[in-house]
Amino acid sequence: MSHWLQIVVATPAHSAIAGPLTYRSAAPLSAGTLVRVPFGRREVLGVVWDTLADCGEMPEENIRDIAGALEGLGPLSSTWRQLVAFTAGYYQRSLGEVALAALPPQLRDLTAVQLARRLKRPSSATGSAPDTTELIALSAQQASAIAQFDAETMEKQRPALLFGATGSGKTEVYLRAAARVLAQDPAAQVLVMVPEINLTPQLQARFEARFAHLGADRVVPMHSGLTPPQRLKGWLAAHSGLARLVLGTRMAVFASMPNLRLIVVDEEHDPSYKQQEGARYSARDLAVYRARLETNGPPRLPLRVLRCPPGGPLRLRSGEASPAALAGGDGSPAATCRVLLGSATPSLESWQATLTGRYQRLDMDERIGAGQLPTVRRVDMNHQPRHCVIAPPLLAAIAERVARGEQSMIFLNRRGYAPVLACLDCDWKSDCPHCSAYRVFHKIDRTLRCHHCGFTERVPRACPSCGNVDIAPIGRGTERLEEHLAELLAHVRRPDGEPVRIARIDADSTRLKGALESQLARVHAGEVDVLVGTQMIAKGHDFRHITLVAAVNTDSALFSSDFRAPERLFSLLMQAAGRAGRDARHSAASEMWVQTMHPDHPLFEALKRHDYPAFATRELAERQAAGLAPFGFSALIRADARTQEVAQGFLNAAAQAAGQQQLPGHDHVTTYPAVPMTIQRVADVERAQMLVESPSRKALQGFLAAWQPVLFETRRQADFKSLVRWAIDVDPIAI
DNA sequence: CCGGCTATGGTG
DNA sequence: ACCATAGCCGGT
Repeated sequence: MSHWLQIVVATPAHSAIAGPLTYRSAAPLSAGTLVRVPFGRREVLGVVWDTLADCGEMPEENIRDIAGALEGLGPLSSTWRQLVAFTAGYYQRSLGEVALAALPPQLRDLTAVQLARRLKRPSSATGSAPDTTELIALSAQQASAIAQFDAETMEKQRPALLFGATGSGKTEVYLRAAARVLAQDPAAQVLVMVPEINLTPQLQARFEARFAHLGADRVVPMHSGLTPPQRLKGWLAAHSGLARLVLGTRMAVFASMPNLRLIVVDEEHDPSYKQQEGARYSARDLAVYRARLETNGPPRLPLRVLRCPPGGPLRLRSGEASPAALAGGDGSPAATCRVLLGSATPSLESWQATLTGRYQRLDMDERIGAGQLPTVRRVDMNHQPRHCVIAPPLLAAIAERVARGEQSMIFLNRRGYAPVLACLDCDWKSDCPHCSAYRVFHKIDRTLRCHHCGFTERVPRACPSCGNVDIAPIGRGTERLEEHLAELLAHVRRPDGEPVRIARIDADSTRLKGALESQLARVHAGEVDVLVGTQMIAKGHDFRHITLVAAVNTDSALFSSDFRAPERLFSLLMQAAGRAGRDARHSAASEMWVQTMHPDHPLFEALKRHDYPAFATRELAERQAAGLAPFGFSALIRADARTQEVAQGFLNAAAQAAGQQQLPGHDHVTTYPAVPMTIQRVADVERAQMLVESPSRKALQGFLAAWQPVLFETRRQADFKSLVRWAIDVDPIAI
């Protein structure tokens, strides 16, 4: 007796195989089973996507037998498969690529024996929930947020947005929400996502301490920083149901969790949730979509993959809906899975959803423990000495803090010593020979380093162009700021009479394993008076003794061509401000300083009042008038080639073909001419992009799906043979 | 005349 | 993606 199976394997996005392949099995296997199948001359991992009644039009002799199923592993759930299928369709990638990328890589090359050994379960210890001495008393706002969240769980199950100021205690709300879910059902599982790997250890420690009574290994991390065996172990624990909590970065949204009942997305506005290669998914949007799937099972429209012609697009029957737009309950399901997004500066997409009532909003505008948000001071750099880096009043304020034994944090989003090195005689600048960018001067090892392609050289003794020995750094990065501050504060003494201690935290100073941890520990232990750093220091860290935060150069983001730049700047400055005054004893006197040539800019007015809603109202009005997200929808098609001409020519030819063929949705979609990317050339590859816009998500989705095979065919034309690659970015976060 | 490189095609 | 095969250069 033969059983016909549709199986997905890891095929790339733009290959001839976009959907599942048909195989035969002697034994019946259910959908979701992990199998090994012969594929060409290789044997690869696959996932049974569907079972078939017959082998269809395909001649039976062309169908091969599966090599075997992975014994002891339960099948991947229907919601997992629906999530993967949705992701592949929405982000215009192949099903196999998304499905296999969502599994731990080690699963691909594990023998049956190795797998069996891994599946031996450790005995599970269970204890009682922690006493209520142990738990800190909730603030009134925390209690209210939890009560509102719980009340909605009984009925509508909309996604919730926890709008909580920095220091308002959002993490405690996540912990309580998770505790509630885990206590109600002994099998329930919770997924918690954070934007960066850096933030996982401290959060993991907190969750492990709170849920220690569940037994060992019930909280598992999931992110790309783990070794392959660690990743496999965590994945298996989540898949088997043994792990009750999965804590991870964006990739964790695909964790196999058979009893998922709550998804928390911390700092939901963070751009790190958008994957920037392969399938360019938004983990936040998929979290919202997944929660809905887990609650209601299949959405209103079934998400089944249609058979498609070779090279054809992967089409979903409900491909018109967005991940987040499909949220919203419509029944009284047996099991619910809520999603809880949290941020002090929500994405405008999520904020808009609370305004229309699609999301539930939970407000916490007060800091816990009577802490106050810092006073914001704008320094008008038009009225400061020319070329000064730190304005005299700011320097005086920092010196004052040092003398009082308090900490200051100076934020500059540019690493290295100086962004460019220039000849004082001729017009030589430290251009990268492989990129359209300057190489950054790193004084620490006397190198010029390209931050785009990595090309590194020793700093030349003299100008390579004219031989002049006077070459000088222009502008400043964190290295130079650190050096500069050391000079400016050389005369300042700490309360113990010792000189000031300055530290720098950025990607360069934390490259070595454990370096970030040890440097953060020094700050926490009070061994640092002034901390200089990039945005790495603005996020998440609970520094207790910082009373002054300063952003020294932020103006470039005010006038960026990227319409999301103000949103990112506002959120970064609010987060940075949130590092100050976290200890209530000092918070009344804590300050956030911003140096700017545009002190009256509305962004800074809103920042001064810590008024995100005012900022959002203004931004949303502008976006609506311009038809931008969240009111309009867009995608970018990127092309890389040896020449701009080929890259742009490919995009324009594909757009022209789309117009001639009257693709579905075309009348409601605007394609703009191809343009070079902001950084036009990286590692000797020329990069171009084309913006595609539509007021209708449905029209855009339909158009992109139909356009895929056209792009595929265009690439095969003789003119575009030298094209390196192309890719579609749906809902891009930077334009 | 073999080896190594790149381009092209197929995988059920 | 991976693998295989075919087609073009260089040492010999």
